[in-house]
Amino acid sequence: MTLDEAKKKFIQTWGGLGAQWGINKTMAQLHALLFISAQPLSTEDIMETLQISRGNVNMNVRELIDWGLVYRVNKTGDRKDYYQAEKDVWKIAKLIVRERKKRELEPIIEVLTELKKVEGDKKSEEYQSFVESMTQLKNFSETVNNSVDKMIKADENWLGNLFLSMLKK
Amino acid sequence: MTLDEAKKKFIQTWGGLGAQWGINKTMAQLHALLFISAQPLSTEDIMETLQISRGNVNMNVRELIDWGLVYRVNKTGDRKDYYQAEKDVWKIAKLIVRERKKRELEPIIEVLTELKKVEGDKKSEEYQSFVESMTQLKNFSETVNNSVDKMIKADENWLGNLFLSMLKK
DNA sequence: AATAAAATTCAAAAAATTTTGAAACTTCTA
DNA sequence: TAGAAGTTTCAAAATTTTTTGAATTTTATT
Repeated sequence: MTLDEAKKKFIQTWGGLGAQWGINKTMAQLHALLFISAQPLSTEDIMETLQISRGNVNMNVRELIDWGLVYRVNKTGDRKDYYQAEKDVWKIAKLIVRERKKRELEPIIEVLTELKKVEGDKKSEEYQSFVESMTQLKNFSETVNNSVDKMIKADENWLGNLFLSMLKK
Repeated sequence: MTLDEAKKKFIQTWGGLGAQWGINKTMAQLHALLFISAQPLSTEDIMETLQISRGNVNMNVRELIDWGLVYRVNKTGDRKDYYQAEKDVWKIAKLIVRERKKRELEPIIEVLTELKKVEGDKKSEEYQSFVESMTQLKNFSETVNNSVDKMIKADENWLGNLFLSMLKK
Protein backbone atom coordinates (compact mmCIF):
# COMPACT_ATOMS: atom_id res chain seq x y z
CA MET A 1 0.00 0.00 0.00
CA THR A 2 1.32 3.43 -0.92
CA LEU A 3 1.27 6.38 1.45
CA ASP A 4 -1.58 8.02 -0.44
CA GLU A 5 -3.66 4.86 -0.39
CA ALA A 6 -3.00 4.46 3.31
CA LYS A 7 -4.04 8.04 4.05
CA LYS A 8 -7.20 7.58 2.02
CA LYS A 9 -8.02 4.39 3.87
CA PHE A 10 -7.42 5.97 7.25
CA ILE A 11 -9.70 8.89 6.41
CA GLN A 12 -12.44 6.54 5.22
CA THR A 13 -12.14 4.27 8.26
CA TRP A 14 -12.08 7.10 10.76
CA GLY A 15 -15.09 8.67 9.06
CA GLY A 16 -17.04 5.43 9.32
CA LEU A 17 -16.11 5.04 12.95
CA GLY A 18 -17.21 8.58 13.74
CA ALA A 19 -20.56 7.94 12.11
CA GLN A 20 -21.16 5.01 14.47
CA TRP A 21 -20.55 7.36 17.41
CA GLY A 22 -23.01 10.00 16.38
CA ILE A 23 -20.40 12.19 14.71
CA ASN A 24 -21.08 13.52 11.25
CA LYS A 25 -18.97 11.51 8.81
CA THR A 26 -17.45 14.56 7.17
CA MET A 27 -16.41 15.98 10.52
CA ALA A 28 -14.68 12.73 11.40
CA GLN A 29 -12.98 12.56 8.00
CA LEU A 30 -11.84 16.15 8.31
CA HIS A 31 -10.44 15.37 11.72
CA ALA A 32 -8.67 12.32 10.33
CA LEU A 33 -7.18 14.35 7.48
CA LEU A 34 -5.82 17.03 9.81
CA PHE A 35 -4.64 14.43 12.32
CA ILE A 36 -2.39 12.69 9.80
CA SER A 37 -1.26 15.84 8.04
CA ALA A 38 2.27 16.93 8.92
CA GLN A 39 1.46 20.48 7.80
CA PRO A 40 -1.52 22.70 8.64
CA LEU A 41 -4.06 22.75 5.80
CA SER A 42 -6.09 25.56 4.29
CA THR A 43 -9.79 25.47 3.45
CA GLU A 44 -8.85 24.97 -0.20
CA ASP A 45 -6.57 22.04 0.63
CA ILE A 46 -9.37 20.36 2.55
CA MET A 47 -12.00 21.05 -0.15
CA GLU A 48 -9.68 19.50 -2.70
CA THR A 49 -8.73 16.41 -0.69
CA LEU A 50 -12.16 15.52 0.65
CA GLN A 51 -14.07 16.81 -2.39
CA ILE A 52 -16.50 18.86 -0.33
CA SER A 53 -17.80 22.41 -0.50
CA ARG A 54 -16.35 25.49 1.14
CA GLY A 55 -19.35 25.89 3.43
CA ASN A 56 -19.08 22.31 4.58
CA VAL A 57 -15.40 22.70 5.43
CA ASN A 58 -16.10 25.88 7.34
CA MET A 59 -18.92 24.36 9.38
CA ASN A 60 -17.07 21.23 10.35
CA VAL A 61 -13.82 22.99 11.11
CA ARG A 62 -15.68 25.34 13.44
CA GLU A 63 -17.20 22.39 15.25
CA LEU A 64 -13.79 20.73 15.62
CA ILE A 65 -12.37 23.97 17.00
CA ASP A 66 -15.28 24.08 19.48
CA TRP A 67 -14.29 20.65 20.68
CA GLY A 68 -10.69 21.83 21.07
CA LEU A 69 -9.49 19.19 18.62
CA VAL A 70 -8.31 21.62 15.95
CA TYR A 71 -6.39 24.90 16.07
CA ARG A 72 -6.42 27.81 13.67
CA VAL A 73 -2.91 28.83 12.67
CA ASN A 74 -1.62 31.68 10.53
CA LYS A 75 1.35 31.66 8.22
CA THR A 76 3.27 34.91 8.02
CA GLY A 77 2.74 36.67 4.70
CA ASP A 78 -0.42 34.66 3.97
CA ARG A 79 -3.93 35.89 4.69
CA LYS A 80 -5.44 32.41 4.63
CA ASP A 81 -6.32 30.53 7.79
CA TYR A 82 -4.67 27.18 8.20
CA TYR A 83 -5.93 24.37 10.37
CA GLN A 84 -3.96 21.93 12.45
CA ALA A 85 -5.18 19.08 14.60
CA GLU A 86 -4.04 18.13 18.07
CA LYS A 87 -1.67 15.18 17.58
CA ASP A 88 -1.36 13.86 21.13
CA VAL A 89 -3.74 10.91 21.27
CA TRP A 90 -4.17 11.14 25.04
CA LYS A 91 -5.01 14.80 24.81
CA ILE A 92 -7.54 14.04 22.09
CA ALA A 93 -9.17 11.35 24.23
CA LYS A 94 -9.28 13.70 27.19
CA LEU A 95 -10.86 16.50 25.16
CA ILE A 96 -13.56 14.21 23.81
CA VAL A 97 -14.33 12.66 27.18
CA ARG A 98 -14.46 16.05 28.88
CA GLU A 99 -16.77 17.46 26.23
CA ARG A 100 -19.17 14.52 26.25
CA LYS A 101 -19.23 14.58 30.05
CA LYS A 102 -20.25 18.23 29.95
CA ARG A 103 -22.76 17.87 27.11
CA GLU A 104 -24.37 14.55 28.02
CA LEU A 105 -23.40 13.00 31.32
CA GLU A 106 -23.96 16.04 33.55
CA PRO A 107 -27.35 16.89 31.97
CA ILE A 108 -28.60 13.31 32.32
CA ILE A 109 -27.65 13.30 36.00
CA GLU A 110 -29.70 16.48 36.45
CA VAL A 111 -32.69 14.84 34.79
CA LEU A 112 -32.36 11.65 36.84
CA THR A 113 -32.23 13.68 40.03
CA GLU A 114 -35.53 15.31 39.03
CA LEU A 115 -37.12 12.03 38.02
CA LYS A 116 -36.33 10.39 41.36
CA LYS A 117 -38.61 12.98 42.97
CA VAL A 118 -41.68 11.71 41.10
CA GLU A 119 -44.96 11.69 43.03
CA GLY A 120 -47.13 8.61 43.30
CA ASP A 121 -48.39 5.76 45.43
CA LYS A 122 -45.25 4.68 47.26
CA LYS A 123 -46.68 1.23 47.87
CA SER A 124 -47.38 0.37 44.23
CA GLU A 125 -44.99 -1.96 42.45
CA GLU A 126 -45.03 0.36 39.45
CA TYR A 127 -43.85 3.34 41.50
CA GLN A 128 -41.18 1.42 43.37
CA SER A 129 -39.87 -0.15 40.20
CA PHE A 130 -39.50 3.22 38.48
CA VAL A 131 -37.78 4.91 41.41
CA GLU A 132 -35.45 1.94 41.77
CA SER A 133 -34.50 2.14 38.09
CA MET A 134 -33.79 5.87 38.32
CA THR A 135 -31.72 5.34 41.47
CA GLN A 136 -29.62 2.61 39.91
CA LEU A 137 -29.04 4.67 36.79
CA LYS A 138 -28.16 7.79 38.74
CA ASN A 139 -25.67 5.92 40.91
CA PHE A 140 -24.10 4.47 37.83
CA SER A 141 -23.92 7.83 36.07
CA GLU A 142 -22.32 9.45 39.09
CA THR A 143 -19.72 6.72 39.31
CA VAL A 144 -18.86 7.23 35.66
CA ASN A 145 -18.74 10.97 36.22
CA ASN A 146 -16.34 10.62 39.15
CA SER A 147 -14.17 8.19 37.23
CA VAL A 148 -13.94 10.59 34.32
CA ASP A 149 -12.82 13.32 36.72
CA LYS A 150 -10.14 11.03 38.11
CA MET A 151 -9.02 10.10 34.65
CA ILE A 152 -8.69 13.71 33.58
CA LYS A 153 -6.68 14.48 36.71
CA ALA A 154 -4.55 11.36 36.39
CA ASP A 155 -3.64 12.33 32.85
CA GLU A 156 -2.68 15.81 34.02
CA ASN A 157 -0.43 14.36 36.71
CA TRP A 158 1.14 12.18 34.10
CA LEU A 159 1.84 15.21 31.97
CA GLY A 160 2.99 17.16 35.01
CA ASN A 161 5.46 14.43 35.93
CA LEU A 162 6.78 14.34 32.42
CA PHE A 163 7.30 18.08 32.50
CA LEU A 164 9.20 17.86 35.80
CA SER A 165 11.46 15.11 34.52
CA MET A 166 12.27 17.25 31.52
CA LEU A 167 13.22 20.18 33.71
CA LYS A 168 15.56 17.98 35.77
CA LYS A 169 17.50 17.04 32.68
CA MET B 1 -44.50 15.38 38.39
CA THR B 2 -46.74 12.32 38.10
CA LEU B 3 -45.43 8.82 37.41
CA ASP B 4 -46.71 8.92 33.83
CA GLU B 5 -45.07 12.28 33.17
CA ALA B 6 -41.82 11.02 34.65
CA LYS B 7 -41.88 7.90 32.49
CA LYS B 8 -42.56 10.00 29.43
CA LYS B 9 -39.71 12.33 30.25
CA PHE B 10 -37.31 9.46 30.86
CA ILE B 11 -38.19 7.87 27.52
CA GLN B 12 -37.70 11.19 25.72
CA THR B 13 -34.40 11.94 27.44
CA TRP B 14 -33.00 8.47 26.91
CA GLY B 15 -34.01 8.63 23.26
CA GLY B 16 -32.22 11.92 22.79
CA LEU B 17 -29.11 10.63 24.50
CA GLY B 18 -29.07 7.54 22.32
CA ALA B 19 -29.29 9.69 19.22
CA GLN B 20 -26.13 11.53 20.29
CA TRP B 21 -24.36 8.19 20.53
CA GLY B 22 -25.26 6.99 17.07
CA ILE B 23 -28.23 4.94 18.23
CA ASN B 24 -31.54 5.26 16.44
CA LYS B 25 -33.83 7.36 18.64
CA THR B 26 -36.67 4.86 18.52
CA MET B 27 -34.38 2.04 19.55
CA ALA B 28 -33.20 4.06 22.54
CA GLN B 29 -36.77 5.00 23.48
CA LEU B 30 -37.87 1.41 23.17
CA HIS B 31 -35.02 0.36 25.42
CA ALA B 32 -35.97 3.08 27.91
CA LEU B 33 -39.58 1.93 27.91
CA LEU B 34 -38.69 -1.68 28.57
CA PHE B 35 -36.06 -0.71 31.13
CA ILE B 36 -38.58 1.13 33.32
CA SER B 37 -41.41 -1.30 32.78
CA ALA B 38 -42.06 -3.61 35.72
CA GLN B 39 -43.81 -6.08 33.42
CA PRO B 40 -42.74 -7.50 30.04
CA LEU B 41 -44.52 -5.72 27.17
CA SER B 42 -46.05 -7.02 23.95
CA THR B 43 -45.59 -5.55 20.49
CA GLU B 44 -49.05 -3.99 20.81
CA ASP B 45 -48.19 -2.38 24.16
CA ILE B 46 -45.08 -0.82 22.65
CA MET B 47 -46.88 0.35 19.50
CA GLU B 48 -49.47 2.02 21.66
CA THR B 49 -47.09 3.68 24.12
CA LEU B 50 -44.54 4.95 21.64
CA GLN B 51 -47.05 5.52 18.82
CA ILE B 52 -44.99 3.64 16.25
CA SER B 53 -45.74 0.96 13.70
CA ARG B 54 -45.60 -2.78 14.11
CA GLY B 55 -42.69 -3.09 11.71
CA ASN B 56 -40.72 -0.47 13.56
CA VAL B 57 -41.22 -2.23 16.89
CA ASN B 58 -40.19 -5.53 15.40
CA MET B 59 -37.00 -4.15 13.84
CA ASN B 60 -35.83 -2.30 16.93
CA VAL B 61 -36.68 -5.09 19.33
CA ARG B 62 -34.69 -7.50 17.18
CA GLU B 63 -31.69 -5.16 17.32
CA LEU B 64 -31.96 -4.84 21.11
CA ILE B 65 -32.11 -8.62 21.41
CA ASP B 66 -28.96 -8.82 19.23
CA TRP B 67 -27.20 -6.54 21.69
CA GLY B 68 -28.33 -8.78 24.56
CA LEU B 69 -30.19 -5.88 26.17
CA VAL B 70 -33.67 -7.35 25.76
CA TYR B 71 -35.10 -10.83 26.25
CA ARG B 72 -38.09 -12.45 24.63
CA VAL B 73 -40.39 -14.01 27.20
CA ASN B 74 -43.54 -16.09 26.86
CA LYS B 75 -46.56 -16.10 29.09
CA THR B 76 -48.23 -19.46 29.51
CA GLY B 77 -51.56 -19.61 27.71
CA ASP B 78 -50.70 -16.63 25.49
CA ARG B 79 -49.29 -16.91 22.02
CA LYS B 80 -47.91 -13.39 21.97
CA ASP B 81 -44.23 -12.65 22.48
CA TYR B 82 -43.42 -10.36 25.37
CA TYR B 83 -40.25 -8.35 25.76
CA GLN B 84 -38.32 -7.57 28.88
CA ALA B 85 -35.15 -5.51 29.31
CA GLU B 86 -32.11 -6.31 31.39
CA LYS B 87 -32.50 -4.24 34.56
CA ASP B 88 -29.00 -4.47 36.04
CA VAL B 89 -27.29 -1.24 35.04
CA TRP B 90 -23.79 -2.69 35.34
CA LYS B 91 -24.73 -5.63 33.16
CA ILE B 92 -26.18 -3.23 30.60
CA ALA B 93 -22.97 -1.21 30.56
CA LYS B 94 -20.90 -4.36 30.11
CA LEU B 95 -23.06 -5.59 27.26
CA ILE B 96 -22.78 -2.30 25.43
CA VAL B 97 -19.04 -2.00 25.96
CA ARG B 98 -18.46 -5.59 24.88
CA GLU B 99 -20.51 -5.14 21.74
CA ARG B 100 -18.86 -1.87 20.71
CA LYS B 101 -15.44 -3.38 21.35
CA LYS B 102 -16.27 -6.24 19.03
CA ARG B 103 -17.91 -4.11 16.36
CA GLU B 104 -15.60 -1.08 16.38
CA LEU B 105 -12.48 -1.27 18.48
CA GLU B 106 -11.18 -4.61 17.24
CA PRO B 107 -11.75 -3.79 13.57
CA ILE B 108 -9.99 -0.42 13.90
CA ILE B 109 -6.97 -2.11 15.48
CA GLU B 110 -6.83 -4.48 12.51
CA VAL B 111 -6.89 -1.53 10.11
CA LEU B 112 -4.22 0.37 12.04
CA THR B 113 -1.98 -2.68 12.01
CA GLU B 114 -2.29 -2.78 8.22
CA LEU B 115 -1.74 0.96 7.84
CA LYS B 116 1.50 0.88 9.84
CA LYS B 117 2.93 -1.36 7.11
CA VAL B 118 2.59 1.36 4.47
CA GLU B 119 5.37 1.58 1.87
CA GLY B 120 7.22 4.81 1.16
CA ASP B 121 10.34 6.89 1.52
CA LYS B 122 11.32 6.23 5.13
CA LYS B 123 13.31 9.45 5.27
CA SER B 124 10.48 11.80 4.28
CA GLU B 125 8.78 13.81 6.99
CA GLU B 126 5.41 12.94 5.48
CA TYR B 127 6.04 9.19 5.79
CA GLN B 128 7.44 9.39 9.29
CA SER B 129 4.61 11.59 10.47
CA PHE B 130 1.98 9.18 9.17
CA VAL B 131 3.58 6.09 10.65
CA GLU B 132 4.02 7.88 13.97
CA SER B 133 0.33 8.84 14.02
CA MET B 134 -0.74 5.28 13.27
CA THR B 135 1.58 3.94 15.96
CA GLN B 136 0.29 6.31 18.61
CA LEU B 137 -3.29 5.55 17.73
CA LYS B 138 -2.72 1.82 17.68
CA ASN B 139 -1.01 1.89 21.08
CA PHE B 140 -3.87 3.88 22.48
CA SER B 141 -6.50 1.58 20.99
CA GLU B 142 -4.76 -1.48 22.36
CA THR B 143 -4.56 0.06 25.80
CA VAL B 144 -8.27 0.76 25.70
CA ASN B 145 -8.93 -2.73 24.40
CA ASN B 146 -6.97 -4.34 27.24
CA SER B 147 -8.71 -2.15 29.79
CA VAL B 148 -12.09 -3.13 28.40
CA ASP B 149 -11.14 -6.80 28.74
CA LYS B 150 -10.20 -6.26 32.36
CA MET B 151 -13.39 -4.35 32.92
CA ILE B 152 -15.60 -7.05 31.48
CA LYS B 153 -14.02 -9.57 33.83
CA ALA B 154 -14.05 -7.31 36.86
CA ASP B 155 -16.91 -6.66 39.25
CA GLU B 156 -18.76 -3.44 39.90
CA ASN B 157 -15.83 -1.22 40.84
CA TRP B 158 -14.23 -1.75 37.43
CA LEU B 159 -14.75 1.80 36.31
CA GLY B 160 -13.01 3.37 39.26
CA ASN B 161 -9.91 1.48 38.24
CA LEU B 162 -10.33 1.58 34.48
CA PHE B 163 -8.55 4.77 33.59
CA LEU B 164 -5.80 4.27 36.13
CA SER B 165 -5.05 0.88 34.61
CA MET B 166 -5.03 2.50 31.19
CA LEU B 167 -2.33 4.91 32.31
CA LYS B 168 -0.29 2.13 33.91
CA LYS B 169 -0.54 0.01 30.72
C1' DA C 1 -11.58 54.62 1.33
C1' DA C 2 -11.62 51.44 -2.24
C1' DT C 3 -10.40 46.96 -3.53
C1' DA C 4 -9.45 42.33 -3.03
C1' DA C 5 -9.19 38.10 -0.66
C1' DA C 6 -10.88 35.10 2.46
C1' DA C 7 -14.44 33.50 5.85
C1' DT C 8 -19.10 32.87 7.15
C1' DT C 9 -23.99 32.21 6.75
C1' DC C 10 -28.08 29.91 5.64
C1' DA C 11 -32.04 28.73 2.50
C1' DA C 12 -32.67 25.34 -0.65
C1' DA C 13 -31.29 20.84 -2.60
C1' DA C 14 -29.47 16.39 -2.03
C1' DA C 15 -28.55 12.41 0.51
C1' DA C 16 -29.15 9.32 4.19
C1' DT C 17 -31.85 7.34 7.58
C1' DT C 18 -35.97 5.94 9.61
C1' DT C 19 -40.71 4.60 9.49
C1' DT C 20 -44.73 2.71 7.65
C1' DG C 21 -47.94 -0.83 6.54
C1' DA C 22 -49.56 -4.31 3.74
C1' DA C 23 -48.13 -8.81 1.96
C1' DA C 24 -45.76 -12.92 3.03
C1' DC C 25 -44.55 -16.03 6.23
C1' DT C 26 -44.70 -18.86 10.53
C1' DT C 27 -46.79 -21.11 14.29
C1' DC C 28 -50.40 -22.79 16.89
C1' DT C 29 -54.99 -24.91 17.51
C1' DA C 30 -59.09 -27.34 16.58
C1' DT D 1 -54.90 -29.24 7.25
C1' DA D 2 -57.63 -24.97 7.35
C1' DG D 3 -57.96 -20.98 9.70
C1' DA D 4 -56.56 -17.74 13.09
C1' DA D 5 -53.12 -15.23 15.55
C1' DG D 6 -48.93 -13.48 15.56
C1' DT D 7 -44.34 -12.20 13.43
C1' DT D 8 -41.30 -10.70 9.90
C1' DT D 9 -39.98 -8.47 5.71
C1' DC D 10 -39.05 -4.78 2.70
C1' DA D 11 -40.29 -1.35 -1.02
C1' DA D 12 -42.01 3.01 -0.84
C1' DA D 13 -42.93 7.24 1.83
C1' DA D 14 -41.74 10.37 5.34
C1' DT D 15 -38.48 12.51 7.99
C1' DT D 16 -34.06 14.05 9.37
C1' DT D 17 -29.52 15.23 8.48
C1' DT D 18 -26.05 16.89 5.68
C1' DT D 19 -24.26 19.46 1.89
C1' DT D 20 -24.10 22.96 -1.41
C1' DG D 21 -23.01 27.42 -3.19
C1' DA D 22 -24.17 32.07 -3.90
C1' DA D 23 -24.84 36.22 -1.16
C1' DT D 24 -23.08 38.58 2.69
C1' DT D 25 -19.72 39.82 5.97
C1' DT D 26 -15.18 40.32 7.67
C1' DT D 27 -10.36 41.33 7.27
C1' DA D 28 -6.22 42.88 5.18
C1' DT D 29 -3.77 45.74 1.75
C1' DT D 30 -2.69 49.77 -1.03
